[in-house]
Amino acid sequence: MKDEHTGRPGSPTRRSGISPITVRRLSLYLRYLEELAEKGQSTVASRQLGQALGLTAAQVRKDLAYFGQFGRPGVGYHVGKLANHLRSIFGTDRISNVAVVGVGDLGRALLRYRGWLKKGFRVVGAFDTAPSTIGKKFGKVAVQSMDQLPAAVKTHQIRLAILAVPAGVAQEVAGQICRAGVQGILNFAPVTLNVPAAVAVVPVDLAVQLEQLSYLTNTRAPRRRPGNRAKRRPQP
Amino acid sequence: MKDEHTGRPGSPTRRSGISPITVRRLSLYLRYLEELAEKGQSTVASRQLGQALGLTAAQVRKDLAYFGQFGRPGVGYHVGKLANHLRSIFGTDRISNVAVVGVGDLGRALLRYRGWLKKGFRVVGAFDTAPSTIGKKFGKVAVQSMDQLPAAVKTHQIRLAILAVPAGVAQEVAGQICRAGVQGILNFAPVTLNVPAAVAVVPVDLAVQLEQLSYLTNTRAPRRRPGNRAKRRPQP
DNA sequence: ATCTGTGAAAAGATTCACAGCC
DNA sequence: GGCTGTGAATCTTTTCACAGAT
Repeated sequence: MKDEHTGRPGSPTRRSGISPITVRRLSLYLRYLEELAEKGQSTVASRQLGQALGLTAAQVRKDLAYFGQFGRPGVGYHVGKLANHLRSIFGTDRISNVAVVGVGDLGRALLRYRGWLKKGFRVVGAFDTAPSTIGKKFGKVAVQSMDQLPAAVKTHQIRLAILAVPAGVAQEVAGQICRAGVQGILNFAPVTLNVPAAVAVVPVDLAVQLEQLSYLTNTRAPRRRPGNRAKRRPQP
Repeated sequence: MKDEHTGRPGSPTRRSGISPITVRRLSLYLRYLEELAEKGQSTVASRQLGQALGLTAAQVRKDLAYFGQFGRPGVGYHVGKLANHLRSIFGTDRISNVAVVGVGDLGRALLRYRGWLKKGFRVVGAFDTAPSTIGKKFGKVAVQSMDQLPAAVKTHQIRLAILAVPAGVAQEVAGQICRAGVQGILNFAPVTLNVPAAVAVVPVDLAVQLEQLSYLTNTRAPRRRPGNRAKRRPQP
C-alpha cells in the first residue's frame, strides 16, 4: 500500500488492512452464521463454513484470523460470538439510517423490502424530483423532494444513500448526496461516479452482472449432454 | 489452473482464460464505450478509459490485449469495433432471452425495466407460484405458473433466469430452473445456491453490498473536516 | 510525440502443511 | 480423534518500463 489518502486507481481506497474481497467473504460468513443460529447450531468449523460457501477451509481460517483468535482448536467457532464480531466490523451492530434517492420501480421495490432491519439498516427517507411521486408513501416512508435531503440527513443521522436514479442524472444527484453529508452511496445507476474521497461508493450494476453471467454460459460447455452427470457445487 | 471440470472452490469455474475479475472490467469498458459512441467519439486511448473508470492505463491495455491486438499505437482503440468485440465475448451481440422467476417487488421492478434490450437481453417470461399474481402483466409480460417454465424455456430458448424469490425457497426453485434447462442464474436471493456444474450462477446480494459499504464508511476517516478538501475520484 | 503490446518485476491472494491445542 | 492459527510456498493480478508501431 502506498497511497493512503487519495484513493487513486492503483490502491482502491484501502484504509484498514482488510481487502474488499475479504470483506465480501466476511459478509457471506455472517449470512451463513445467521442461518446456523436460527437452526440452533452454536458452533461451526472452518470446514463446514467453507463447504457451504464454496471456499476452502484454509481460506475461511485465514479470513477469520484477520482479527484475533476466535476459534477453538478441536471445536471450531462460536456461531453467536463470531456473528457479533463480524457485525461490529461492518458497523451493523448498531442500526444505520439509510435514504433511498430516486423512487422509480427499483427505488420502490427497495422501499418495500422488509429485510433491512434484520441486517442493521433502516430506511428513513425517500427522495425524488418528480412532483407526481412526492408525498406518496411506499412501505413506511413518504417521498420527499430532493431539497429536503440535507435537512433529513442531519435530523435522522443518515449515513448511507441508495442511489436509484437514471444514469443521465446520477452524477449530479450523487453530488447533492455528498454535499448533504452522506458517507456512502450504494450506486445502482450504470455509471462510474466521481465523488470526494471521503465518500465511499459501492456499485451495483445489473447489466454488468448479467453480462458476467452471459459470458459464463457462453464459454461453458455449450449443452449438457444427458448421461454426463454434472456434480452439484456451490455458486462462486 | 488444475481443475477444469468440477468447479470446486479452489478454481472458481474458470473455463476460458479470462478471469471473472477481468470480465467485470470488460463490462465497464463496454458501458463507457457505449457512452463515448453516443457522444460521437470514435477512438479512445487506454489512458482515457482508465481515468474514467478508476483504473491504470496499463491495466486497461492488459485486459484488452487478452484477445488479440485491437489498438493502434499512437491512436488508441476504435470505439465501435472494440464495443462489438466485447459484446461478442459476452455473447450479447445476439439477443438472449431471459426469464424472471419470482414476481415480488423486486421481480416486478425488473420486469418493468426498459433497458434490457439495449444490453442484449429480452425478458420473455415471468414465473411465480402465487395464484394472486399469475395472469397479471408487468411491463410487457404476463406472469405464468412455475410449472410452465420448462415448456417456456424450450419454446423461447430461454438461456438465463433471474431468481428473485425469498431465501427460504430459493434453493428449491433454483433446482426447478436448472431442470428446465436454463444455463445461467442471476441470483438475488441471499443464499448460496447449489447447482449442477453446467449451470452458471452470479450472486447479487444487496445486504452483502450494503455491508460492504457500511464497512467502508466505518473504517474511513470518521468525519470530513472542513478545509480538508478531498479530491474527487472515480468509484472502485 | 503519442500510444499500444508485452516481458519482467512487484504486489496480492490462496493454498499447503504442520505445530500446537482441545 | 478433530480443529485452529500461521509461516512458507504457490498461484494470480497488477504495475512498471520500454521496444516498436503510427
